[in-house]
Amino acid sequence: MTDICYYCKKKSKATGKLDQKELEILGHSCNQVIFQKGDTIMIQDAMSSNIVFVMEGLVKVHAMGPEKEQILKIVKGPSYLGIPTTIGAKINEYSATAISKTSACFIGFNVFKDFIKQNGQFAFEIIVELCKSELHYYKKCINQVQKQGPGKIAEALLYFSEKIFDKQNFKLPLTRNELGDLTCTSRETVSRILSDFSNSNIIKVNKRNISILNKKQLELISKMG
DNA sequence: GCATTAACCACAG
DNA sequence: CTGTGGTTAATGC
Repeated sequence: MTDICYYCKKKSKATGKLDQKELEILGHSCNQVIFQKGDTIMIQDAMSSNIVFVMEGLVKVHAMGPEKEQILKIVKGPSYLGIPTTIGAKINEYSATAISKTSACFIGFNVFKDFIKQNGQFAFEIIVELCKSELHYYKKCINQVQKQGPGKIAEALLYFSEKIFDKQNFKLPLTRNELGDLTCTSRETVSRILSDFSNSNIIKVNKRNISILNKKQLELISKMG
C-alpha cells in the first residue's frame, strides 16, 4: 500500500505540501499504530529513529526528573511528537503515553529528513509547528515559576477547556496526581484548589467531570497568578 | 511576630 | 485514587 498517505484524511499541514511522489515514499516508510489508553508510544532513554505523527487522540508527554515525574504537556492529534528529540538527541529525552485511544504514524527519520532538505514548503510548516511549541514552553515556564497554585490550576483548566476539548464541560483525562505533575504542585494542593474553586462557584466538580461556571473569574485567577 | 502559601505525612473513604 | 486535617518551612509584611 503505497498510496495510504495520499488518501489519508489526517495529513499534517506539512504533509499537505508533499507531492504525490513524496507521499508514496512516505507511505513506504510510514507505519500506523493504534494505542489504547495507557499504552506507551515512546519512552525516555530509548533510541529514537522515528518521528511520530499523532493523527487522533490525546497523548501525555512526560519525563522523569531528579525528584519526580514531570508532565510537559498534553498533546491532541493531529500533531507531531518527538521531532525535537529525534532530531536533537540520540536517545529520547521524554516519554509519550496515550491517555485516550490514539492512532499514530511512525515515520522513518531518514525519509522525514529528506523531505525537510528537499521540500522547503514542508520544512517551513514543520518550523512553524516547532516555533509554536517553543513559545508554548516559554509561556509555561514563566507561568510555572511565577504563578501561585490557583493560577496554575486555573490555567490548566482553561487549557483543557479551550485547547483540548473546546467545551465548558469536560472530563479530565488525568488523575489529581497527574494534574499536579503537570502544574508543578502536589496532588493535595490540586484537590484543595479544585474544592475552593467549586465552593466559589467558579467550577463544578464531580470526580473527573469539570464544568466551568464562571470563565471570567477563572481567567482572572489564571492571569493574576 | 503574624499571615500566607504550599509541601509532606497520615489516615479515611 | 481522593479529600482533609495537622505540621512544618519559607517568605513577606
